[in-house]
Amino acid sequence: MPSFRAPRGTYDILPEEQPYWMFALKTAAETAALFGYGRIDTPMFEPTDLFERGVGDATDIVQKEMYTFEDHGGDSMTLRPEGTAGVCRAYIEHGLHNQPQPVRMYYASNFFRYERPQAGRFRQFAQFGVEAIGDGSPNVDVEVIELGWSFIRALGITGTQLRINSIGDAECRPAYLDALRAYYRGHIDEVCDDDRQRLERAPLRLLDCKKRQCQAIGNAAPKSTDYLCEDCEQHWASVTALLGGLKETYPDLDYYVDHRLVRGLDYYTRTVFEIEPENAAGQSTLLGGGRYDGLIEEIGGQSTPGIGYASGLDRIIAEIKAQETYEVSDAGPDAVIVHLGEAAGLRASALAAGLRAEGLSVLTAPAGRSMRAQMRYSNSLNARYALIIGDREIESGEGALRPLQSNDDQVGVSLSVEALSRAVRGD
RNA sequence: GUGGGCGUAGUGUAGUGGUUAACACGUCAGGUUGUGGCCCUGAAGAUCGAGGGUUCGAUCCCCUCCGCUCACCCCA
Repeated sequence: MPSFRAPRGTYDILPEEQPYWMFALKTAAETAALFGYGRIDTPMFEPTDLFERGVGDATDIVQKEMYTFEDHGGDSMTLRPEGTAGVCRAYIEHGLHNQPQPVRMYYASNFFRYERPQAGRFRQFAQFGVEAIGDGSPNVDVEVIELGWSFIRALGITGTQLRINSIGDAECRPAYLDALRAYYRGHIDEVCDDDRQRLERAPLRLLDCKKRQCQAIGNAAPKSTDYLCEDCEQHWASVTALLGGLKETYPDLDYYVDHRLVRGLDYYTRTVFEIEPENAAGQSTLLGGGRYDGLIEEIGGQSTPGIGYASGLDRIIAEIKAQETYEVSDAGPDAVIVHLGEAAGLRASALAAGLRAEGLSVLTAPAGRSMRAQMRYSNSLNARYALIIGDREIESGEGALRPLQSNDDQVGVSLSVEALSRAVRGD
């Protein structure tokens, strides 16, 4: 066994895997652009307080999952566990409230959480997320959901389901939490130990407990949507109405109101949603998000509404592979130059440089190997042509250009960049 | 943090309480004179995850640790 391995929960993305990532990233950027979202990059680490206040002290993320360290100046820093807090910090710091609202931004990068890895979960993971900050209207909620849905579709992934809920805001949530606690106290003997612990601290969490005995209790629990205040109620009604309008474009967009959908971050208000494969189990959420109207104020800005989502690229790529929505090209270089002897080696190197400068993908076969070995090498790279140069070709000035993808005969081509470029291009 | 499964060449696997641990793919080299794909031959490549124990002797049995993996918690 090698003495060093990638740290637990991390992995290498080897060259052969990269096409999937490039496809996902390209699709993300294109979809974002379609909706007018501009890319933002924020630091990989931020002051620890930003996450403690933004994400919430009581969340699992803050309590046990952060990569926190003290830097040499004695400040506590944390590798970002999610993207929204950093983007909101940037929004405040750069006075983006002076731009036309809402400000639409997206990011695609790595995040870090110290958790036990399992299928679809890593310590370093990648997310493509979007944030629309500065407009509290339900139209933006639906815009963000549509963006998420169309991203998934643009990747070719089908068979997904949108689940959505409203968890109210600072005004109406306290009453709902009271009702929830009261309800669960009445069933305290029927729920699991974990849930008893959570009752006072994080009552919302009880709802999504997956243990069987808790499921039935959760199903009959008070619904947050029954406790919404006037404003939240109106907002929620508009969101569902607007969602219905998306069906013209996406006939399979059947949103499902899940009263037990809550989310693990404290900053969410009103709309929360998730997209996951229909027949999914375990860590399969492809995309999740919601509104966070109190977050900016919480971290020191003016009261500003916002909404966004994050999609897990590691999971999305796994789904792309599972559904085989993307075929990786096996195309090799345009040509490999097979060269025998020192003079030919010099010529090969110079010609390869010239052809690359012309935009052709050309490499030289490993020096010092037999011709047969170099031909095998060219073939194994799936090159279109082998260009053979030995003493005879140096002397005659004509190299042998041999097609490797067909049984056509090789042809003599003058050893000049112009002639070779033309021949390889097929003109 | 808790529980289950698994740890043999780069990868995927086989195997046995006892001399040189096997096969496939991959890599490299050959199959006469400068030409790939198929085929054939050969070579390199594994302290059988680590440490301890049982035994005359362990890769194989036992214990501990480490790692991978799946699940729980939670989330992307």
